Amino acid sequence: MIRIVLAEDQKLLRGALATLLSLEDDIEVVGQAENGEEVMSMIQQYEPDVAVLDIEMPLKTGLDIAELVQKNKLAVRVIILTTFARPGYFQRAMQAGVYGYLLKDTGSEELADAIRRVYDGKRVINSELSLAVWDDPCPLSPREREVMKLAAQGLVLQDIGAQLFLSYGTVRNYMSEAIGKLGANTRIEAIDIARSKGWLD
Amino acid sequence: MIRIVLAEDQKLLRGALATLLSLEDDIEVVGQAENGEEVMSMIQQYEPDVAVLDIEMPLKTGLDIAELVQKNKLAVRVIILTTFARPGYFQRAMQAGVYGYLLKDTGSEELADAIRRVYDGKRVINSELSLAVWDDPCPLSPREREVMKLAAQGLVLQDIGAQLFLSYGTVRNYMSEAIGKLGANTRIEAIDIARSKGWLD
DNA sequence: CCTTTTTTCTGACATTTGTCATAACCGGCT
DNA sequence: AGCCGGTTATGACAAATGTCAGAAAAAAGG
Repeated sequence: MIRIVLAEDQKLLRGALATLLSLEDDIEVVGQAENGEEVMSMIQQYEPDVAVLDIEMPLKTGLDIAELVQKNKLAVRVIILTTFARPGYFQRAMQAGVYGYLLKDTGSEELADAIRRVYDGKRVINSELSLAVWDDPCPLSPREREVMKLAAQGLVLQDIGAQLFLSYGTVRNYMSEAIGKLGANTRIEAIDIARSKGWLD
Repeated sequence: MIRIVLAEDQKLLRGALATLLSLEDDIEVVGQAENGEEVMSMIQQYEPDVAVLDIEMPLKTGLDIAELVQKNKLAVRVIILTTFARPGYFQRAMQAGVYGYLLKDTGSEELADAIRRVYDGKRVINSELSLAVWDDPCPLSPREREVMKLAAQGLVLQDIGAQLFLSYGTVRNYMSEAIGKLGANTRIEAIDIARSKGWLD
């Protein structure tokens, strides 16, 4: 019997998945969580074989959890289940040593299969991602990313500088560089591009 | 037997819902669609009693479908099922005469109940929305909204003017007005606010 | 018919943004 | 030791943005 926990903030999907997976006769859903902290304590308490995690959840994201699991050397194997095929997410997940990365656009039978394969120690990666996405690293330097992140929240250059303890001119340069590197014409376009690639998280 | 069609672009949720709803012995899922156009032709072909529609789908949104159903006086009753509690979405749905508006954060048993109630001619509206949201209309004039929409795509004022056949100065004024009305300090903040309320769709 | 709102526009102004050149400092890599 | 990339910074300049005042025509509502 494969013991799993499920973390997904939308009740409808969470409930539906739990019901469907429970129907598989080699899978047992030992816990369902609606946010990151809840699933973390379930993992510690129940010590499941596999954890299926959504990325975008309150309190802690699925990626945060994957990194915590890695850092604390917990035995559970992580499968990330997300809507978004964002390179940045995918790479962070790989670095956190997850065993599976699936999109919500896969069928539930595939998900059950993936759980079995991961339980057997294999890795299951969405095929489009593993190919297309590897060579699409974020072109921004760490500082440039920080500036973009704050800009994405609507801050003006002055305030960004104040928050990062940088001079106005420096921030202006980073912004300009970032816009150039992303091939955008305006700040807003640059933010859209970076967001869609998952480079602002 | 209540005959329904389901439209939802994420295969996982779509499949899971279809399976769960089929287990109810008074509900029959006669069609599943992954985009707006597909569900439209299913409605015309199968003439189901109820249509459960996601909003954000390719080709046509659930709101587009609801409006088409209303315009063509089709007999099907529409339930909108969405992630987002956005006032703008909700109001558009109400104007299109939908029978149900539910969030994906409800349980599947509630969904099944909602389908039964709607089949009986009752309306089922998410309670938080029906109260809180009524008095939160978009403060922007139609023109201001159009300007914001284009700005949200990263266009500069010049280009926005060119697209809408407005002078540069006029666009600048609309932008300024919009930022003011939304209580923002920058264009980016204004876009964020408007997006989160569903006023840019 | 009168009033109000919306749409449209102009001009003026201060500020912000984006680009570019230039330069110093640091850490790694070869 | 020398080079490269990231970080930090300045100054200068053009362009874009945001604000304000004022004004006229059209549409909507009473």
